[in-house]
Amino acid sequence: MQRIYRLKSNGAFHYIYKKGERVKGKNLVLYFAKSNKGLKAGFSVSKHVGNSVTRNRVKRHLRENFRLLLNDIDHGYSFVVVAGEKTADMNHYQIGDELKFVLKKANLIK
RNA sequence: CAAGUUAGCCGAAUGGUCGCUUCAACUCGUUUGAAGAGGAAAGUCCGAGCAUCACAGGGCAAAGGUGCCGGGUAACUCCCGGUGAAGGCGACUUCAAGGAAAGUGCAACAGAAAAAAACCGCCCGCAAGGGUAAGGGUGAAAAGGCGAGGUAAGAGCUCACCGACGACUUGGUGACAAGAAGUAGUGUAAACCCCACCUGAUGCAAGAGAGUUAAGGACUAUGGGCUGCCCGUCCGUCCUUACAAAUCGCUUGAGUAUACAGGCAACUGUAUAUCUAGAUAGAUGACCAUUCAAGACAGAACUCGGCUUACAGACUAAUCUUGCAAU
RNA sequence: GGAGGAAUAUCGAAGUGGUCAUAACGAGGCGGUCUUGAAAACCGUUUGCCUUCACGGGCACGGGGGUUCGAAUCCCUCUUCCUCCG
Repeated sequence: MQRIYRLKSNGAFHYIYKKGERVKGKNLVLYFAKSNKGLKAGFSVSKHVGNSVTRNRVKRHLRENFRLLLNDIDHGYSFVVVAGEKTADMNHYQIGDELKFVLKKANLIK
């Protein structure tokens, strides 16, 4: 996933948490809000998920899955994906299915 | 062969497709090529570099740290080699290991008594009183131990043997060891302390950019500094916000590898070769195939040297140790 | 990434080398007085884990070592939690 698609500042995260809408999945929570700068996405994995190795692995799975879906997603929005504790034990495909489910529920995917 | 001891080393491998970060190249394309986490990257427990703080400059103090000896190192509370003590049959391991005769404090309960001790006992004496640490329960600890002499009763009071300290002599750079005149009121300094040595503060969220900037607020010369006082020196000072989440600091360094030389070793010197992550919501992933012993602990964030803690397993070395068997 | 602090009954907290921590004190639980009933007030009692029929005994101050005759307290180390620095 290239750099232009990344959500960067702490302020942007807080804006989406406060103003955006929320969709819950089993282990993921998706926040999204309308964006005028094109598609941006951020991933949040808290300390409760595990140590730094586990957290990095979960983030990589999320980024890779998001990249594969990039062409099907509505580019008018910013996203924040928050991982739940059980994502530590999930493999690549399980996380991918979960991400698709959440995006469909939000009606932002073709 | 079994059980150990010490030291070192590695910590999945190979290929394919898609993708990420940095750098280089040109035909500038969303091409091609190269490189891309650790032994602990961790804890942040020490020591430095580097940066800023008014030239962070001198003296005295306070506070903190270290504590057998010699060496190594940029430096260290680290490392190496010794000494002593404790543990182990042994190879070997562990140790904040100076001073209690500079002074002060503490030693609960029990006990006559917890430091220069007479309650009971023993002895002298009519008694008053005196002598006495052999015996007595307690306690973590009771005034060196045991035997003989000696005595009114006793006692290192004397003697032999053993233990502690030890002027001096010898050996050693030294800690110390061996011998030894002689000495005799316990423990505690990770209690205060004494002695010797060391330490300015803050940390890359430092700081540069960055200024005689702009705006707002507070305190004022009887003022103000990143411990206190004195001296010296300097200045109005402090806080918040904006330019300003850009860019730099940011990786060539006490660097890495090999060889030779010196040294018991830690380590040092010389020569040659080599460049090996630099991100900034934070780069190593996903899928497929093959192999084996079926993959532990775990993710760089300014950089080094240590310490400590976590760790599946694999391998190597030793004229190493113990036991058994054989020769 | 860096700097600092805390951990003691169910909860909040005192204790900073010594008579079992009387785990003080407060809140809570249980029982009683009062009331038609309750609240409040007052009085008493209980307070972790293991073992025992019981009496009683042992272990416990976040975990593990060390110093000391003796540690919640002093020293080292690990764990968890909290705060601050843009």
